[in-house]
Amino acid sequence: MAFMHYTRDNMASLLRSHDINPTHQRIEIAYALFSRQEHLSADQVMAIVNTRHSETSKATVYNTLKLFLEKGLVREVIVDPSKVFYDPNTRPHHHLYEVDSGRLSDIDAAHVRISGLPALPEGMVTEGIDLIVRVRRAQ
Amino acid sequence: MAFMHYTRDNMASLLRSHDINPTHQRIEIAYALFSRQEHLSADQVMAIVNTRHSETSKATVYNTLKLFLEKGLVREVIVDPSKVFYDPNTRPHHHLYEVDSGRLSDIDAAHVRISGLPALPEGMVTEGIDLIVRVRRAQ
DNA sequence: CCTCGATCTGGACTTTGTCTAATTCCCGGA
DNA sequence: TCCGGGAATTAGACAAAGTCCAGATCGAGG
Ligand SMILES: [Mn+2]
Ligand SMILES: [Mn+2]
Ligand SMILES: [Zn+2]
Ligand SMILES: [Zn+2]
Repeated sequence: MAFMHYTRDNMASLLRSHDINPTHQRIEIAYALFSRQEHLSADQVMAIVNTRHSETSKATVYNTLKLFLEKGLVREVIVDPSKVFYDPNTRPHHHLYEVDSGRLSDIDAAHVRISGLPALPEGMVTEGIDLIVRVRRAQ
Repeated sequence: MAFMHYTRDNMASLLRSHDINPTHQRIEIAYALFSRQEHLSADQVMAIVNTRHSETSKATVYNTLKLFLEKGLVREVIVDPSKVFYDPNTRPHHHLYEVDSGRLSDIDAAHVRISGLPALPEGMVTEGIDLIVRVRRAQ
């Protein structure tokens, strides 16, 4: 389910389509992520959602992001040792990480080919392959 | 500089060869990492170094690991959102991460080929490419 | 043995994330 | 419209990883 425009109304549909009961807080959090299409930390989500006046507690932000993750609505990006980023883009893709600024951007997986990986240990199954290109300003 | 056997004596040489003044604490921390050839968190390093009797403070463990990192003696592996792992293997390699157990093992980069990555943004230079294969027990 | 810069240390502090018990919300039925 | 009750939210205490600092200690070289 992808939208031209992200509205709070179609956030409700999006949540329902992922088997998530749409509440005010969940709609606001989903809207923060999907309308921006950016990688956001829990803190950033909380700041965005509570700009006008405080509406959503820290516990709810964390609980909701975890729920979204379990339901496959967002994915986690682990690239900064101090915080997790949440990613509204769940299509197969990789990441470019600018170490100095902390900026994180997507690399479409369509053209990237990874070959020569060894066979997995017996009884193990791949959950995902994360490729992170760490870059910094030259010199 | 690679050794057949890891002794505290050749840890001192190793440190000097990386422009690090070898002290008791630094030798113990290097020995913990290199004699095991495992990926260890700061907590694990501290526990190993302080088994017999408390010898090294938390501040020194963190400072020393950061120093080793800056001097290129070890590398960081960011794979678990709650802690950083330090890796005595600085040759090009990737990682296999067992999500359930937290076990982390090396994948030699020699046979792995990654192609089709887009050009870097202007004025940026690659610091490294991290490839993490996340696996879990089937079913 | 001294000296003195380098190193180490305890402990306070910060940040990220978790947990819990109490409250609030809200949907469906009467 | 009015409940009842399960689902969701909340404040705030708590935990764990990591940082920081001022004072104590170390040890190489003279
Ligand atoms: Mn966060
Ligand atoms: Mn650690
Ligand atoms: Zn992404
Ligand atoms: Zn490794």
